[in-house]
Amino acid sequence: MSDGAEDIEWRSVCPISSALDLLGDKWSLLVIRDLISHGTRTYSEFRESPEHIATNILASRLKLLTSLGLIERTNPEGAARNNAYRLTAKGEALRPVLEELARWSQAHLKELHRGLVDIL
Amino acid sequence: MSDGAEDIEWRSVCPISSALDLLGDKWSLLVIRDLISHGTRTYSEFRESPEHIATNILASRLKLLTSLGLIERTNPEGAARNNAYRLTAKGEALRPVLEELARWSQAHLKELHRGLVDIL
DNA sequence: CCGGATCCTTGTCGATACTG
DNA sequence: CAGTATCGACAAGGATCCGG
Repeated sequence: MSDGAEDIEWRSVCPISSALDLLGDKWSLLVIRDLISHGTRTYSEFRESPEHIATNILASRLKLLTSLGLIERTNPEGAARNNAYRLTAKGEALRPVLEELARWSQAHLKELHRGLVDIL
Repeated sequence: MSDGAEDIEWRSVCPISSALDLLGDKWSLLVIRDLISHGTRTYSEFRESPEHIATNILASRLKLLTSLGLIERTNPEGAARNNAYRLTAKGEALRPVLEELARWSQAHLKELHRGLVDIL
């Protein structure tokens, strides 16, 4: 229960720590990534991503990211069925973070993880 | 047991997902942050950071980051007492990621988290 | 004292089954 | 197809203990 933005507990006033209070888990940024590379994405399209997120986690993250104002539904008034999500400006602004993260992986993770692929 | 780099499970070949497989938690990047802003840091100095990491989590992260080659002890052969940690080149390379993350927080998190402070 | 290790409780993750 | 409900496994967090 409670996947809203209201009851976030900030560990400190540090911007990095605060960003991690919101996005410091293994899934939130992958949802953002999918929206950056595809523009929009429906519930089942998220599930088809190669990391195979569990349905409860996906629902929980979509709810949280929506309440944070990072993503929104393309048709807010419409039915749930086939209703896609997309990034808001605030969510889109995370693009440089993901780009730097991908750049770092490609520069320093190849030896640890053979098969790592090039993107962006 | 097992805070080593050997048994990491990669969810996919995506660089972003792979980076999050290593660093996608609430604490690892804060350890990196402390080393970026202070150069070196001892065990108890890490504990004095405002987020107050628990000792078992700190020890576990230091072990993992060391085995990943992101950090190292300043005096590898010396005693544990007052032996500090510092970043390797691979860890230092994460600086742009943290900078972008801080930039994003300062641009988009002020309304959610009053008291957020400016750094970097 | 300092750098951890251990114990124990609580919370979150994640797989799967299920519902509107 | 878009989510919820349930339950077991595991990680986080706090307290305390131990070795040098």
